[in-house]
Amino acid sequence: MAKELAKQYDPKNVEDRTYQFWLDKKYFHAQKAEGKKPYTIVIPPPNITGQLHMGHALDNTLQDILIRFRRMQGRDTLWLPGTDHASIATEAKIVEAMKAEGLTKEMLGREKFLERAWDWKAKYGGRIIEQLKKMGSSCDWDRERFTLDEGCSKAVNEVFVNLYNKDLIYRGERIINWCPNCLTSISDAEVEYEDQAGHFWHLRYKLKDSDEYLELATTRPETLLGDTAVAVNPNDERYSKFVGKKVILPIVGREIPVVADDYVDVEFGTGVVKITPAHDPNDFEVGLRHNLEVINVMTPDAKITDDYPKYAGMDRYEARKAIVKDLEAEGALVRIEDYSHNVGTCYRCGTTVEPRVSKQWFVKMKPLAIPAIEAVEKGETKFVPKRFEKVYFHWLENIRDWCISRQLWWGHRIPAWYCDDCGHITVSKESVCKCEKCGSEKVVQDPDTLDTWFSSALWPFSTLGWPEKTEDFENYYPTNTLVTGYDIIPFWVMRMMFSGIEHTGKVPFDTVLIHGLVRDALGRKMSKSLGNGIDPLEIIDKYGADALRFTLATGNSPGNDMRFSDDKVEASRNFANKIWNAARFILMNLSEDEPAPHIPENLAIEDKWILSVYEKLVRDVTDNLEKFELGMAVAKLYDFIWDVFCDWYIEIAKIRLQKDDESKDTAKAVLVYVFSGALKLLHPFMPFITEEIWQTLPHEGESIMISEFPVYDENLVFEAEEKEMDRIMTAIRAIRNRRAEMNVVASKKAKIFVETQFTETFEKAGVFMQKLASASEVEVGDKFDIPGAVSIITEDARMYIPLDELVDLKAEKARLEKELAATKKELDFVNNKLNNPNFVSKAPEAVVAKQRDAAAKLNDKIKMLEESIEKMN
RNA sequence: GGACGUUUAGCUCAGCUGGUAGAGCAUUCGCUUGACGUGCGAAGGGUCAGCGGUUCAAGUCCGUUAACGUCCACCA
Repeated sequence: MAKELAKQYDPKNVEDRTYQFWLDKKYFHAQKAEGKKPYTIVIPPPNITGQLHMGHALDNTLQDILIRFRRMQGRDTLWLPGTDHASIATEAKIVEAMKAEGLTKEMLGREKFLERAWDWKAKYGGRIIEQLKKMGSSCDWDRERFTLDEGCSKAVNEVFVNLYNKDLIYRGERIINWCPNCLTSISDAEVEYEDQAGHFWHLRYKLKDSDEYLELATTRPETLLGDTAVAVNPNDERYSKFVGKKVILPIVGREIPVVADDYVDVEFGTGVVKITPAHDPNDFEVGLRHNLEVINVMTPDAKITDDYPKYAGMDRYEARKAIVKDLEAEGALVRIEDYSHNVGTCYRCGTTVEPRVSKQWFVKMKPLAIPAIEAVEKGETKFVPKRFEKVYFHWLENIRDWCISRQLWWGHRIPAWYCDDCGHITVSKESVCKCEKCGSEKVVQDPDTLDTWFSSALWPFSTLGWPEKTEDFENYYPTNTLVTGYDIIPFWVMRMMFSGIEHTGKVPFDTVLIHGLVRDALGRKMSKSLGNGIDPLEIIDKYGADALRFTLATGNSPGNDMRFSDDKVEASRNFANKIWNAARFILMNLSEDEPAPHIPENLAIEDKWILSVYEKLVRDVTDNLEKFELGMAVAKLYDFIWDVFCDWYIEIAKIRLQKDDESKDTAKAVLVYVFSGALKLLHPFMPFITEEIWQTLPHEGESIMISEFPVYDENLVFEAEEKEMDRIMTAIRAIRNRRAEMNVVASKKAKIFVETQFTETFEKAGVFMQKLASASEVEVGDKFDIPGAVSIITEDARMYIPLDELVDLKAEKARLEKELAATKKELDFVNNKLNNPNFVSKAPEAVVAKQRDAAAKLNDKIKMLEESIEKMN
């Protein structure tokens, strides 16, 4: 015996040690080499705020599978890792932590605050990285990046200035989404809409110099303070006479015009709309068209401004109550109706967003969106599955300018300086101390920072050294595959696409592999508030990283959500254990000086069979991986290793392993060859256990992870032997089935007589039947007459087992008759097809031939069954 | 209001380019078979959501309906 393994696989003994071994050997490090085609993935950088959740675990498992596969195929493989500074999320966390100390941002000041932020990054950014390592991720840690590091910041400035010079970035006063809690603007994509129960307040505004009123409804009466018009549809005859007149704004008493605008829907409500340009995006548009005044009535934290002393300082909901009360007192409130409407909330903190007019920086999107759409239309970048291209197109086709400035401190500061003297804006990559226009030194940098996604958008090239023409950039850009969840297409994928095209002239990746969400066992989204999140590290601790990876890679198709449950991981853990024990068995039979994996001479039928099935597995798994069908690949590996290799080949191999002749060496060699090949195929999915076992088995090279991925070889396919083994296995299954039905224990051996036209095959099968079908001995012949025996009939053979004392002849006959009827029915079905002239003439020849073959076999079986029944009479 | 997804065995899900349905778990029966009881052998269980169409042939393609889910959308 060469080496001995423990009875059960213990991941804890293996994982950390193996990972350290890989690190020490620098296998993860990408290195340009002659003749090696690069394969690159940049990691979706996790936020430094949180810790690894199941979504990350899935995302990174998929990436590691692809990376390890390509690395074994001999590609120069780069998986570039890193983290994201996550400006708004991180800043919120830090502010929250400061609150406990009684501190605010302002008390601390910008510089001190940023020191804290960097401390945070050092602490939590590192934690994420450690978690990725626990998963077995083979990232090139020497190239680890951070969105706020020097290189990425340089790229950000470069891009900002370029876009500004091309007029694709501008500063303007627009209505934007404002989060009154985070105290910053957010982009359209960062607003989440949800249905909320609310009310419709029907109000009436009195016409000036008249007794008439215009009735209208609003969901937000407090915004009335900022009303600067009332609008009706120009084609609405009911109101045409009022257009151009004035109404008196209740409470406030301001005179505001009645304007005509297409925006108003005649059918909806009364057909009259109050216009508050400062607090509603549509109203803002209407205001622009009619030159209306924009009156901001709220402070940044959504309280009424001092301009309205009666309500000043009240938050928007308090003010709403007070104003409704006053409206009622004034007789302006007609009625209140229940109403459910869509409310925008901040995707970070959930606070209701307040549309607000404010001066912000924007990226002009239309010119950038067009080439990004075209690139996908032309197939330069493909989505897997393809249906997500629709989501992508839909976003880009309806895109509005991107608000990129944030009133935050943690992030890339906007590289724009304002001149106190002439008001000119100097935009520059370098720090500015003089106005480029008037030369004044009284310049102040914009205090705001950029949207986190602005730097993420550059991630595929900023991390490779762009804008410098570095070797890495030349070598690894464009990258190959981007792996991410569908929820992040509008935030990230889309923005990387147009950024890559605009700044590098190339799409950033050729394939976007989209996966779904990991849900809990009940199908609910895992969330902090529900407390149903499952920590990947706990799962790894309990079942091992390989089991977790296997679970995440299996049993779901790309783009669909999956449910996660311990049951599934347990099944995966069992699979790992199965592999472990197969290895244990093989090792038991090996001697100290076993040769490296090779295909021996003098192959037996079972050797050719397993080699052939294995070879097809190589072909299929490779094909599946190339096509990103990871779930299918892993399912095939599972079936092969468990059901084919372990349950059949190993069992059959035992026959020769117990002998002491050269056939034993053949069996050992084939076991080692096929098993280590299967381990290689499985390695991308279960890296730890495959490495551990591979190291123990005879092998060449120093690690499975840099060994060559098996390549399909047609010469190792043995169709004839596969067919023979099929006949044998079918016969064995039929015998086992029959014995089980009769409750004959396996330990009770009995002779088997086989009548068959495949004499040679079944003569070879004798030893297999002894091992696997409880045969004491097997006799193959033309004709047997064994009275009182059980007969078992397959398409290829009739077998008799003399189990006299156990056989109930009457029942036996009934059983055979039942089987005959079933077989006849099957034959009818096939014959129906064959008798259909349309089928014979129109179906492909191969399909017809298959049916003819089936019919012939069924006829053989029927004949045998009938004979057997006849004999019993 | 649009768009997309899901609907297959008791449960969770596979099923690529159309050729009488598969896995894991669960259930039932049997097993100290010298790798593994985290195991071995065997069994039961499905009109592939409904309807219509294309086709020699449909879980698989087309249309439609329903239920559930997701995303998008300025109806105040």
